[in-house]
Amino acid sequence: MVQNKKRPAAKAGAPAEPKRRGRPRAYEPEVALGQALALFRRDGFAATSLDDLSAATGMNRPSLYGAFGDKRELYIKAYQRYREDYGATVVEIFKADLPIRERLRQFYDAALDIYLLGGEGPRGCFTVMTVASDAIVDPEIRAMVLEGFQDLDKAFAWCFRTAVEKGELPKSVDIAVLAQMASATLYSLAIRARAGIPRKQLEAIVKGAVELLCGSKAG
Amino acid sequence: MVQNKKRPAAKAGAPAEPKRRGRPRAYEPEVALGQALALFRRDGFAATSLDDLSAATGMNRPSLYGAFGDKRELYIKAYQRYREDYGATVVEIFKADLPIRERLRQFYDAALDIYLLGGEGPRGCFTVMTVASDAIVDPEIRAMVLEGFQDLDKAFAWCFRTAVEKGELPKSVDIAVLAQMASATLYSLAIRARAGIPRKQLEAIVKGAVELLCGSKAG
DNA sequence: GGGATTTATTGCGAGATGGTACAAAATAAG
DNA sequence: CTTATTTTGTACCATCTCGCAATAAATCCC
Repeated sequence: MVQNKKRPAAKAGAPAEPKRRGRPRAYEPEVALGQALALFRRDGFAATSLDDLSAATGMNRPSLYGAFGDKRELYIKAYQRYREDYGATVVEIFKADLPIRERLRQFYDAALDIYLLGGEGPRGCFTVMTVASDAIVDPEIRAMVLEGFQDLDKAFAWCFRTAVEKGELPKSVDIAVLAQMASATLYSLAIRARAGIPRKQLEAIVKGAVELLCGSKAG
Repeated sequence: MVQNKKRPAAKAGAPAEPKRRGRPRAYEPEVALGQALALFRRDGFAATSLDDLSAATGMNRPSLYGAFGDKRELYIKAYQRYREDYGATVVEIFKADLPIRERLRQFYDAALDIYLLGGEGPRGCFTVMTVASDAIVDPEIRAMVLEGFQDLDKAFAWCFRTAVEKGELPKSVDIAVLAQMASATLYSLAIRARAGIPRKQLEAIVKGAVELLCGSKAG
């Protein structure tokens, strides 16, 4: 679980740091943040201790503290990282010029990748986890997740609006309702994924949802 | 937060306990369990301490332990209590002979009552909270929530099946898909409620969902 | 090489946490 | 009244928790 300490320069494309002054860091903040995120996604805020985080990142507690602040700040930064990481994937799918059904399918498929993760077990959606935890009493955190909800609704609304404009869907559909239901489908996938329901079944849910949302006519 | 200690006999209808032997209890287990549930619903498993539970129930820790076992067992019992309590409400709505749209509306409305609770703040769905927490790694707990999901899907499927049989919905609808989407709607309500979205907006979601699920023809 | 600067490491401390031992208290049975 | 039984209340333990101070190490600038 410790960071592979590859000192010799990060990426070629990176901003080529202008040489720091003192003792060099033994960790790369971005890597550490990713490892912290993985831990938070598994156990949630309260059940993740600083010792756990320290072990997972390979940083000792004071370094953690110096780099990210206290546990709450680290959680917030990890959440922002989560959004940035997976927001990028989403944007890509939205950029592509796809029929609505295909776009939705790809979107949900990408979401399942995130929710089911690699080997260690399903993790679900970090936003949902945050809402469901005690962290939700924190106004700043609540504001962040509310923004996440709105973004998602807006993204889906955009999907359906362009589909109507392209004539894929009848003008009579209620875009706001479709968007809300598409969001609901995503939450449902997140929850069921984390509960351990296998991918095959989740994909069946996606299929059914897309049919219902777009009408069952075309493939 | 302490129990009102009303010793003189519980309810008239109760099984009239055959006189216990030793020192009488200073608490009523069912009341205490309800208070523990309220606390778990607010903060989740990890963030709820035995001291918190002790304070909320008015029982000291050894009594808590003696009555319900350790924290995990108490959580499980609280979850079962949650299901029993609100399962009853659901059954009632299902027993009534209602048109599908009205049935769904009443169902979601009852759910919102549970998710938004009385004064102190929205609590969401305890099943969703459990899935989103670290408690989900516990096989017994995971099995319980999976059972909850199945029960819900089955209940909704029954709703739509009878609606088709009564001619309220066309025979062409896919009952399984409708049930899954109805469940998804419920999860969405639970999450959004806990995130602090006001009831008006949640009711608008219900309205839209019912329209989409049942077709927008009748009211 | 000699500071200055930044980071790493050790380790502490005050308090919380889950769980339990043990004696005191309150009741029913004999 | 005495004893058996059950629960309460106090106190305790070992461990974990978060955060920080103090010191050691590694690098850059001069």
